[in-house]
Amino acid sequence: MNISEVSEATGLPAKTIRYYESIGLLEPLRGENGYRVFSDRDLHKLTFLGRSRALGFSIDDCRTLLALYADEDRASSEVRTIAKRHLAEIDRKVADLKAMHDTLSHLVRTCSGDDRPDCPILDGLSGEGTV
Amino acid sequence: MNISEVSEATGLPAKTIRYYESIGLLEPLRGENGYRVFSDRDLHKLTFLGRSRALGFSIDDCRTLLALYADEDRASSEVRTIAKRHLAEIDRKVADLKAMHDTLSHLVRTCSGDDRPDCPILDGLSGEGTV
DNA sequence: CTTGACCTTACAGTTACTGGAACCTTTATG
DNA sequence: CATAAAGGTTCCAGTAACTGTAAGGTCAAG
Repeated sequence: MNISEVSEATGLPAKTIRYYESIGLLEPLRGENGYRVFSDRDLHKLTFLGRSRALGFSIDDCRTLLALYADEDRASSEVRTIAKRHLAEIDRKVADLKAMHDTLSHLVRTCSGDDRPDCPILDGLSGEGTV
Repeated sequence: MNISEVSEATGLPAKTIRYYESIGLLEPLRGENGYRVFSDRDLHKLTFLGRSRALGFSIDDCRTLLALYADEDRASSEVRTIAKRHLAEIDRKVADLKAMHDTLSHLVRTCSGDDRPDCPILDGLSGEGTV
């Protein structure tokens, strides 16, 4: 398989696949012409990476998870620890975004949004009143 | 006021304040010694920036909002449009994170997390089964 | 007079790609 | 067979919004 087929199969842009190789996440063979030749194992790795990234794991976490995936003697607790840490981070982000949402939607609701200049949103941002 | 006082007053790191100047968000005067001298207006701007950034507005949005803030003839609808667009983005992010959360917490729940190697989390990431 | 706190600039690094230029190889077409 | 399009390669630069660090100037206290 060459890169465009793998890109198709995994949904990852070719550019991203090259990038993943450049940072050592996989090491596809090369054909005589210099083209990358992807094995099933490479494909599998890229699928794994695509899913992990879609769940928001960092590249660094992905690297660790891939290593654990390859390690037949791993303890599932290691994986679970990483996943739980990431889950906590997701929860924190959701909480942050919800706080932003609440403040901002309140401001948006109180702003008339017409052609007049008075604007509770700007007032809120400038530090006046209760935000 | 010099930079550490402003940093204290706004909660923004001095480094960030310098960065904001470097990208043209404010232009504090300079004393004879070359030190930045911040006016009340600078302080106000930085407060505005701090709050806008805390609500997740991009620097580019902040630039526009600052300009609207300074414009006495603005229409509040302009501000409201930016805020609503940002609100939609926040909603989208929350939805993404919630989807990640649900998938991942399901995987974490089904993983025993002991010293054995079998791990539903890795199975899920590798593409097996229903995730 | 020196020490330490505070200020300055400038450059590099962060995350995870993405865009683009310049160039080579393979494949399809007239 | 010539050529052009499609797909491959590398390398460099840019993105967002800072943050870290080095090297050095300034100021107040003892």
